[in-house]
Amino acid sequence: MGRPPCCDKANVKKGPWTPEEDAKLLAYTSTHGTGNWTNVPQRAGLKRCGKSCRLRYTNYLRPNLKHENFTQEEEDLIVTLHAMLGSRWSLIANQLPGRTDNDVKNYWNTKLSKKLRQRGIDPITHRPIADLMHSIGALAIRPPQPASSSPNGGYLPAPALPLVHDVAYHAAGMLPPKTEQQQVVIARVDADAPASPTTTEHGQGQQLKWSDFLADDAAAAAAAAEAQQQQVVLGQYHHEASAVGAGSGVAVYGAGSSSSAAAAGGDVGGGGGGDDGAAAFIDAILDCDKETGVDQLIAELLADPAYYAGSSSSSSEMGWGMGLLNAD
DNA sequence: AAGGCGGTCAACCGCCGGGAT
DNA sequence: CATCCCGGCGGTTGACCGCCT
Repeated sequence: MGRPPCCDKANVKKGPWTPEEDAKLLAYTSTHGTGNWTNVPQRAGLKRCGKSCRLRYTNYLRPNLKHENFTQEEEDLIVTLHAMLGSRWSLIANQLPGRTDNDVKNYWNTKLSKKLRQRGIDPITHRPIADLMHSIGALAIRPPQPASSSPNGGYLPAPALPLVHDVAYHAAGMLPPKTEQQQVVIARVDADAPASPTTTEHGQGQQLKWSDFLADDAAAAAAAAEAQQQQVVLGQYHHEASAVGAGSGVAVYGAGSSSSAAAAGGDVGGGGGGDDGAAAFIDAILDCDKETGVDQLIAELLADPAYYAGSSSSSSEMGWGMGLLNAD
C-alpha cells in the first residue's frame, strides 16, 4: 500500500518561486516559526506543497545562509568529509555553517568531482585513478577460483567494505597502530571499495556484511579478528563519547538509553563473531551516527592531521586528497 | 545572429525513519 | 503492534544562462 500524496497535486503550483511567494512564506515563518509544513501553504496563502515550502525555506529563505562562493577551506572540508561519509550531504553540510545539503551536493556534482578527476583522483573512492585501473586490470586477468579453495595469499573477491568504515574507526580512535598484517588486510579489503555502503549492485539501503566479501583464508580470519577487536574498542568509544558530548554541546548518549552501546559492546562479550559480529559492528557505526556521535567523530577526525593530511608517501594509503585542490 | 552545447542550480520526486495514534 | 503522518534525505530533473561555432 503506497502512501497517499502529501498534497493535492492538481491544486499545487510547481516550478520557480516568485518574490511574492517568498514574501508570503517569509512572513509566515517569521511570525509562526517553522514546523508542521503540511499546514504552512494553507495558512500562508500559498498554492504549494508543504514539502516545497520547507525546501524553499531551508535552501533559500532561511536566515544565516551563505550565498557567496565556496571558500578554499570549505572545498577542502567537503572533500575530506566526502571521503569519510560518502554522499551524506546533510551531514557534510552540518559542518559548513550557512551551507545547505543542496548547496554542497550541487557544488560537489558540478565542481569538486570534476576537479578531483582532473587531478587523477576518483571522486567516488577518493583513490588515485591509476590505482583503480591497476586493480581493475588485476581483476580482469585472474581466473575464477572456488572460494573454498582459496589459498593463502590468493585472490580476495572484490571486497565492498566501504572506505567510510575505515575512516570511522580512525575517527573514533578505534584503530590501534596497524600491524603489518592488518595493513595488508585493510589495503586488500578497501582496494576497490565504493565510497558508500548503499551503492548500485547491492541495492539501496541494504546492509553490507563483511563476511560477504571475505574469503575463508588467513586474510579473512585476520579481518574477522580485527573486526571483533574493533567492536571492543567501539564500545569503549561509546562510553567515552557520553562524557565528551556533555561538554561540547553535542547530543549526549543518555545513561541507559544507549541502544547503540548495547549493540556495539553488548554483543562483544557474547563473542558473536562472523556475520553477526560484523553486521552488529556496522549497525553500531550507524547507531553512533544516528545519535549524532558522528559530529564528534568528524571533529576528532578533522583534528587529527595524521589521518587525511597524509603522513604516508605511498599512493596506496590515505593522504592524497588534501591539498590537491590547493594546487590551482 | 542563431543554434548547439555544456554548466549551474533551484526544485521535484520518491523513499525512509521515527514519532504519534 | 500496526498504521498513519510528517520531516528529512539523496538522487534526479529541467530551466536558465553563457560560451562557442
